[in-house]
Amino acid sequence: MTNIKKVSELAGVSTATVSRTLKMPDMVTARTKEKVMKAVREAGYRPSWLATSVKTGRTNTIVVLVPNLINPFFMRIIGGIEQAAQERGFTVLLCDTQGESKRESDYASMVLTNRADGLIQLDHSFPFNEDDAKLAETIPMVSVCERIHSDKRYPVVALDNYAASRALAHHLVSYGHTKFAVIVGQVVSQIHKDRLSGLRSVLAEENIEFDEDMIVGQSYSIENGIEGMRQLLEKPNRPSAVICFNDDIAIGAMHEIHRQGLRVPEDISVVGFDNVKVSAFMNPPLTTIDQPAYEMGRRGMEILSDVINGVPLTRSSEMLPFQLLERESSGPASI
Amino acid sequence: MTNIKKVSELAGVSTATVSRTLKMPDMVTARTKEKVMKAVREAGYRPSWLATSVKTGRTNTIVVLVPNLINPFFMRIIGGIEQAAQERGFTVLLCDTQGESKRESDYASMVLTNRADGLIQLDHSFPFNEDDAKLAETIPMVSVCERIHSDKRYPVVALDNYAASRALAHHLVSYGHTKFAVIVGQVVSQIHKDRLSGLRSVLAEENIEFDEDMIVGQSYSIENGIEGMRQLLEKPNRPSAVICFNDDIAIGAMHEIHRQGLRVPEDISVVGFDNVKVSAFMNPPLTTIDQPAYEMGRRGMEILSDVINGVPLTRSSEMLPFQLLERESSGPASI
DNA sequence: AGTTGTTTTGTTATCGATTACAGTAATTAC
DNA sequence: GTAATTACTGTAATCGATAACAAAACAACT
Repeated sequence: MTNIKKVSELAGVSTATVSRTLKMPDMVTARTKEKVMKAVREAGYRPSWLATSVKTGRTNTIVVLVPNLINPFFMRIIGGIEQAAQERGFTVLLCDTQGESKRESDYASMVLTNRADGLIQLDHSFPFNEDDAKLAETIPMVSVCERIHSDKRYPVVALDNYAASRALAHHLVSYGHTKFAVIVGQVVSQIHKDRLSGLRSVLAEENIEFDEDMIVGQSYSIENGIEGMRQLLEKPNRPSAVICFNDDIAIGAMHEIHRQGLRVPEDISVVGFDNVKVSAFMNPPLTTIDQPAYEMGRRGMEILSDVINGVPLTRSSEMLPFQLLERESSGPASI
Repeated sequence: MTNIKKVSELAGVSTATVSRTLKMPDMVTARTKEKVMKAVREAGYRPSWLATSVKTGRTNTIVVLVPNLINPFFMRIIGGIEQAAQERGFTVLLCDTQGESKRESDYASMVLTNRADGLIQLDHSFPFNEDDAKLAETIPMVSVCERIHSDKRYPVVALDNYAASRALAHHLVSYGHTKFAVIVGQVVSQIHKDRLSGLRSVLAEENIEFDEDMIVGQSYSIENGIEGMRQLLEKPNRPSAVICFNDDIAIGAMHEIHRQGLRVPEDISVVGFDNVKVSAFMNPPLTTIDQPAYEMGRRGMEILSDVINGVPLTRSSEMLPFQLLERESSGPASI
């Protein structure tokens, strides 16, 4: 290993001078700078990040807890996080939690073991219990994408799911739909509640009855979309419009509709959430809610950086705007 | 900060004893163990990963260079890497290179700055120049998914792209296709060469002429698939079968075919590579080559772990088996 | 009891940097 | 030319752990 001592001997100076040459070049004379840089080059020296971090107490690393690396929606958020992180000199440590709480608390504790300076979580599960809650108070932490149960207080960047859900509902109502169904994702979450109540509020305003039996599903996957659609099509009164709580579910739902020989949107309209890339290129292209994923990630990282640096927060929660993308998977009600 | 010294005072023992209690519990008496653990709990102490790593010289971290986080195929590989990493006590640091060589060498140098113990790259670009090449010799490194130009020698886990391409070609030939086209991805890569020569070898054996003009495209994206297909459909002699060098390209190609009022596979057969999840749920489902992505990641990590631990390698290159998935985007030639 | 051997614990050097403080050289002021 | 600053460099403490070595405690034996 080429360490700072070797370089200092090679250059004929003290280790302090080597460190200063590299970290505060203005403090050394041109002559010593030259000597040191030559020795650095010759030895192929690079300062140990570990040692530097131990001494300075900063890792310039943040941890991001991702429920699922394969979901392109999360990856777009992460794109925004990485961009902002890079601008601020942070490295991003991506942690796939697979939704397992053990993994989550394992990764979260990286902040406590001086492995990272802060934490961004993309789902909402940590902290889980009293112990974790106490930890969470001391950790710089930001939640992106999911609002947290009221009593915790760390910053949140999220979408107005209630309003987005209302927008989708209005869109479908304007096409004359009255027989609605919903295929949901993870049930125990604020997102779930907000979207359902958004839908309910519109239907109530429009005096459209909503059959609670028409809520199916349990996870954000294509398979869940298929299975959910299968259940819906077994019911006596077929829905004319299906709201899927993300695009993967919608893709699965459309696949099952086609498999059973029905057409989208002529027989059934399908809409989703997230606007993942591929949704625009489905057959037919999917009507969906575009979430400003990149921007959410960006803001989340900006806020976290402030928290880490002790900058006081102006507000603890930010709602970003969404956009309804009307494509061809939704159309006039047939019945 | 609660450090080991505070805990040692609280427990009335030396720091060495605290360290031993946590790392080699068999070396201390039940009584001191109890005392120490009580103090640890009271202080909420966790050993600093940084300090431990400085001292031991091991970070138990590996870096993975990913060209594109949004590509689900890479994410499947990473799933395999993470699984194997976890089993061996490694943490995975995912680095999105965006195909930029500066980012790549930045991230690669993390190994040199004691930030990680080894490196897995999913594309093939590092090392780029003489300097990097010298570095690369000293870094534990494995390449997954892309074979490297002959002269570098670090281990590789890859797919037999030549054979896979031949399998696709045979499949299409057996359907009576004679007018072939190809939409390629990144051009300067071994994958590119292997797949093209696989196709050419089959066509030569079958005495089918191949028009070099029918090779279009330049990147692994949906947009490239659309644009490539547009170009192909402008040509006087429309192809009856299009081989896309990944599923994203194929998705774009199918989209463009539909947009122009043609049908898949009745008018044009489309096949892809990778078997990303969504390809099975397209309309029609996509015929593609299933790469054992998860398994490739797994093996790559296993090999890297061996390299890091100084276990001698048995062989430097592994080819994993692929599988041709015949779905509905390919069918009999119409003309 | 005294000697020897085995556990267990404490002392202290170390990992590879950074930085407060001290010391020396260079510059300016009178 | 000497004193007072200023600018640079070196010495040594430090960050938070681990581990080689030394010391102490305990058990087993003659």
